[in-house]
Amino acid sequence: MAPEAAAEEASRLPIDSILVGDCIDHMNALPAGSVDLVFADPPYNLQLEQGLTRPDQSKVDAVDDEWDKFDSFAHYDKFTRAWLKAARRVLKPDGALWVIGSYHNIFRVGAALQDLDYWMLNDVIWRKANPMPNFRGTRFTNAHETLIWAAKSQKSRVTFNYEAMKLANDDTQMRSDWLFPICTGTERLKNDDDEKVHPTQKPEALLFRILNATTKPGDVVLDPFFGTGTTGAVARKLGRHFIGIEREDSYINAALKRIAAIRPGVFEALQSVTPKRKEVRIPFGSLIEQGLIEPGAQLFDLNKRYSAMVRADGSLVSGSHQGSIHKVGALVQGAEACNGWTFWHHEQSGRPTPIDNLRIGIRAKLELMSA
Amino acid sequence: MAPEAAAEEASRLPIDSILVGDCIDHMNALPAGSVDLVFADPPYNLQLEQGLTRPDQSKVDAVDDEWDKFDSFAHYDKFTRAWLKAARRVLKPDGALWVIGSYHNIFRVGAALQDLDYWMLNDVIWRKANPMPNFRGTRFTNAHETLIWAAKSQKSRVTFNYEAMKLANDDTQMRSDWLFPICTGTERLKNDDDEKVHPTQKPEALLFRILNATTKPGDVVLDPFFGTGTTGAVARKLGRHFIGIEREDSYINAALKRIAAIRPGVFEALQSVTPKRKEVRIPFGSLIEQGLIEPGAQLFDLNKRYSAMVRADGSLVSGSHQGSIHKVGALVQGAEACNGWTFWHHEQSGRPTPIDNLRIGIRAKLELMSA
DNA sequence: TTGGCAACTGAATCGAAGT
DNA sequence: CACTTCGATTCAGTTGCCA
Repeated sequence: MAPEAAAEEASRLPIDSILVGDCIDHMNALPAGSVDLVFADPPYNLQLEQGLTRPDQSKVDAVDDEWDKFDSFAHYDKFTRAWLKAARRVLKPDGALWVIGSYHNIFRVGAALQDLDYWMLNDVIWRKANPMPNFRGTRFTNAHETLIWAAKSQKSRVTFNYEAMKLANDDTQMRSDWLFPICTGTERLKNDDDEKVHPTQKPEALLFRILNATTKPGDVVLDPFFGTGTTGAVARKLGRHFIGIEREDSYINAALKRIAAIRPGVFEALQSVTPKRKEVRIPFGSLIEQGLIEPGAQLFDLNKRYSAMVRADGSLVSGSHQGSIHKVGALVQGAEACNGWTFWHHEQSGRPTPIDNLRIGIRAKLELMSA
Repeated sequence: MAPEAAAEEASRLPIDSILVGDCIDHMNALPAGSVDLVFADPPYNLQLEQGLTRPDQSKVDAVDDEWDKFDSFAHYDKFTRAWLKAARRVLKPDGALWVIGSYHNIFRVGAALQDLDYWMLNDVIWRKANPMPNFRGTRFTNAHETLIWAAKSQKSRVTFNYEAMKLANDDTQMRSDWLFPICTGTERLKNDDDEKVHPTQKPEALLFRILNATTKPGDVVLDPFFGTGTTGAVARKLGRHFIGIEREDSYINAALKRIAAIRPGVFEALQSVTPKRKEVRIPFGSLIEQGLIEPGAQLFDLNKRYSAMVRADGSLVSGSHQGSIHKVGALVQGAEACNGWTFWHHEQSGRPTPIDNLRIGIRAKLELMSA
């Protein structure tokens, strides 16, 4: 999309604000295909029948809010499918959605997602460093919650900042199980009576990872169950836009105050690690143009089982096979595909060296020149 | 159930054997309410559309067996509900079920469970120490699988060896996230051509924890998707009985060979830590009868905020309150309930000591006498 | 200021047996 | 079935008070 078109579209959206009322109504009033990401923390439908006391006889302050009450699974399913459908309409074609839940509701949400033609990408486990124990000793400590990351459709090419996640995880791929503490301490919003404003406020670290992993700076993130605005707060810190929808005044007031106090992130600090596929494309032919490889040079694989000759136009020849470095690499092996850059080697300082090293050298030079 | 009745019932069951054929048919032929636990590792309905290749172009040996193919979610749901329903009929009233799955199928299985009036107890995450990386770099490494532990009904009083789990976890409650390596090495069954016999063989450690946590020695465990018999192998090691159902001859042959090679566990080694609630009941009055506490003695709480006098009949008096140690403990605190054994203390060697220590001493003596 | 201790808290489908 | 009685059961972390 051209920058002007993007700016115009954003102007039609209630960017960086909270819509007051029912999330389904509000989503249906937004323009279709206008949002990059949805993050949703819907009611979990906990079916708590009696109070719970700790071993010292004190009472557990449970979630007993009206918004978490549903008559039956059928009612909960109906509600779930309605908001998921509305969210899907608002999403851009390459948009994606995150939902969080517990075993009470997440299986129903997941099945509904699939039925509505969302395409599941991962389920992710939030492992709680400090969960509430099981006081009665009757089950395993409920020490995690489940998130689902799903694309709008199977065809969606969603944003995934793979390199940034890998970097954040000590240079190994980010896994599907994440460890975070629950939201406590100064981060937990309290009212004037020192009571928690929201019973289930999520930690910012969780949203931080989600937005860092699956949005770009400037993206629009919609949260239909905004609560006290963790999504909005993190979006602002990370230079993303948010749209919040919330019914309860007490939550909205807390969220507005919270978000207003945040200094938005500095643009330079928000750039992700450059994904490899966004790096400048260096065609094999340019290596010849620049005299790094001479026409007629012999290339071979690491084990010297196969060899090929370089032609002036950047093509390779090996026996009866000819074509690009990738195609000929595949043909000589009888493989379906081949990365010619890492497969083919040339002699350099007496050692077989992948031709990709030449490409890496050119990229480094280009960066120096543009800096 | 009386031992003879249990023995007779077991004789009607195809104990410690593998039934060949469709699991739904076989389950429907078993007597209703006859099985203590079901463990199920159903087809995951993986939606792999094309072969997956590693960066070096080698092919990933993925699950592409016929038994994992379903035309649509509707077909998969129908199949799921059918076997879950059949399993529920076979379960004893206090029986429970475990299912394992991935994000492809577990949400459908979980929703079906709830619709069929199973009662969910925990979802448990198997975190894989060594998962397969995401070769394409397009998602988070899929590093876990999800298990659901559910009772036959909300009323079921299922087996949970809380103390054994706590012991196994360095004396803190076992959490809902479990870390195990995937099944590799000598544990992984290979055929004569050194190919893996089953594409998704589960590690024995996983079943070990499940059976240790939620069955008693002698219990009958049914596995409707027996595969190469991990459930049977572990059941035999732990002195539990198994019933396996499987269609594929190659799996059955491997399972039979595997299980035959196992020496069943020794009975003494299989006993779990004794849960406190199964210990001999010692009434408070017996402490007075045995002269460990004299009538007229003063008891007090740890902080000496409350005190009470012991009467000869085993009742306590504190101001206008009188009754059992539990009742008076609750009344003086204004609490709804109180464990008098740990609340009330007496002076012993100049220190406030809970009266529960006296009970512990009596229990120890009784054990010595009966040994 | 710091250290030690007591008090408090978090999305929880949280008991079993007898009358 | 409802109701009563007996009595079993908590982890990691934060806050606040007091020495």
